[in-house]
Amino acid sequence: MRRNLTVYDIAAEAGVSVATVSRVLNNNDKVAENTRYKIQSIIDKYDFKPNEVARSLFKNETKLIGCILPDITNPYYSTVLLEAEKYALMNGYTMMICNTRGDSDNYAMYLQTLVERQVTGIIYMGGESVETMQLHQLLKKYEDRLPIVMINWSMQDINCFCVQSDEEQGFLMLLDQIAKEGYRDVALLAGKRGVMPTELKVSLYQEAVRKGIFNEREEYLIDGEFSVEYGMKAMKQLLSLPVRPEVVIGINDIIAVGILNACHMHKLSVPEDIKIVGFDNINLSSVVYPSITTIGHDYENLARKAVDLIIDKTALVKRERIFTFPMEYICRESF
Amino acid sequence: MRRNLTVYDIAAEAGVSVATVSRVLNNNDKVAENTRYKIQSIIDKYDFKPNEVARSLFKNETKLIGCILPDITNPYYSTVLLEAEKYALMNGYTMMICNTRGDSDNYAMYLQTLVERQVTGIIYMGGESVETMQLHQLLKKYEDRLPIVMINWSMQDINCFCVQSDEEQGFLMLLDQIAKEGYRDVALLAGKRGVMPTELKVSLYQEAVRKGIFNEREEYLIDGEFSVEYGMKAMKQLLSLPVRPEVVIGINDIIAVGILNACHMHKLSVPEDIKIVGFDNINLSSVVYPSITTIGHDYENLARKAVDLIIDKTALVKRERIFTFPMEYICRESF
DNA sequence: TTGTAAGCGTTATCAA
DNA sequence: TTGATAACGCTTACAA
Repeated sequence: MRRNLTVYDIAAEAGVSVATVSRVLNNNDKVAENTRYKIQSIIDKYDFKPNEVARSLFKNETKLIGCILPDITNPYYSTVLLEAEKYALMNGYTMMICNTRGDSDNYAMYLQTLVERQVTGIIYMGGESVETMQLHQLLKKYEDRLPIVMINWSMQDINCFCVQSDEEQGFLMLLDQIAKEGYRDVALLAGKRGVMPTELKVSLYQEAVRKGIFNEREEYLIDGEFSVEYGMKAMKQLLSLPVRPEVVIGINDIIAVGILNACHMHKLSVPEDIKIVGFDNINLSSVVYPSITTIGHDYENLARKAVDLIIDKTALVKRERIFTFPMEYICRESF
Repeated sequence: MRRNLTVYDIAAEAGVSVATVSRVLNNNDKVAENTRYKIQSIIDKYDFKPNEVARSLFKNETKLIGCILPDITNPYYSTVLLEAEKYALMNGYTMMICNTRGDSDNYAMYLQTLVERQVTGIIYMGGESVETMQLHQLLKKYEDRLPIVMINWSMQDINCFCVQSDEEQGFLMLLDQIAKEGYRDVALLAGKRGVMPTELKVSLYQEAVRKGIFNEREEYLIDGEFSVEYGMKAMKQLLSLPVRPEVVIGINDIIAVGILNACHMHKLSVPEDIKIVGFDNINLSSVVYPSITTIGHDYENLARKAVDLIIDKTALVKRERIFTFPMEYICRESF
């Protein structure tokens, strides 16, 4: 429980000044070879490591990245975080994590905390649609002060960085694959309405119906929330219809798993009796049987870009704010 | 992009000294009501927040908790982390996360980094059996200097805190439930041998066989690794046996999902044709169909205890090092 | 090549 | 009740 060593202790034992110790520590400045050797061996002897907090204070740079997200338990977020952390590590940065857990007050509170802790930048992943006034004000206040990167999220009127998947391209690719195989009775379980990603996909689906690519059946579009339970329930509803769909799209993989569960329950074989596709390519979709065909984010590049924007000190003064990455069709067993 | 405000700026504008500003900030010391008001209104005006790094340096206390774990994408770890973070937040602590991603060198490196960053304490969750010499040395070096809490993990010869589930009680409870229902042909897919949790469960299973509670069939104990793929493969092997087991135990839920997949593939109904149980109660086990009966950790209390040990400055000088929490039988559809 | 000293932004001690 | 000042542990001008 003894006090930590400091550069003063090392300097004293080596009979030099702290400045010289610091020079050895950062081996940038010129130090005589034998002085360096003497100091280095004392450093090694005690395995001395400089206090990063003091360093951060002096340099006004913590090499800390804060990450605000709804729930790390959700594989979509944990995959992004894993990739971000991997890349941050390579660059000497450490990640701090903040789970808002669906409480919209937490967003503002965490944002505040991270700024007070002088993080270099913040990765922000929204999930709920609720935006408090306070959050909005804080983002406005900080948007020019430190890099805030929203991944697959954006907010009206806020000029933060935005790193996103091209969900339009991704979803169109999915509809295309379905159309290409000649299916016309296609249902969409849309989850929670009113948030941007849902509305985008719903309108693309409706456009396909309007264009006559899919048959028009109002009962084939069901909304609710983003959960396995909802997927099961809505799927049961579809299965009780006089004309069953040939393909059911879960607007995300979580819902697709619910759809799959309902099929198992009704002893339907997938993909023989009915086909299922999802969206997001969370690891869950590859783990169930049959594995789910889906559209995948480029998790690695999304995360790397976000970290890059935080690390690169010149990013804030550049004009570019939005970075879009293509999505990928991942063919598995369910379609 | 302008410089952050400091207590000096506030003091200057209020015409007082920084000491008084600091007193208002921490409202402990006595400050005249009208001085306080004047200062507070300037603080409010700029929404001034003190620099936490400077605070940490002075107080020699960062209120940071580091968490080292194999892979946040694994729901077991993310659930613990979620609970820990929730409780840390309530106490003004922030979590840092370090994914070792199966690279045993990373454990030592992250441990080092966290200590340099002066975290208040470290939560450590191992996963691989590989322990480097270096890691062992570092743990020995730091075990008395700051609280290091291992959750469901321990290391020979290391005197860190150990917060654990009573896996013996949990697994016995599982075997009991199976025996109580009168099943005697019970298989165990054991995953990776050689690590403590596996060996414990295998020996409890073997003891049940020796006692004649379960029938002795060597082919019913298969080892491999902790993955869905292994679970499927091993289950297929079981299904090709002349006498199929009535119940198959996955040593964890991941493997149990693989077992379930193999059943779906073979068009077997669960639990009608064959029963499945898992272990850990990760969220995955409740999401598949049929949902998997399992033994659950007390995630909340494990995490809270770990955080408590870090927060409580007196814990290190106390003698108690091991804290055990009972596990829970969670009855679902697969058994 | 090395040392002295100032400064990073706080808080706490001591004196006024 | 308030202010001056040292201290936390480091780095970097600047001087020697």
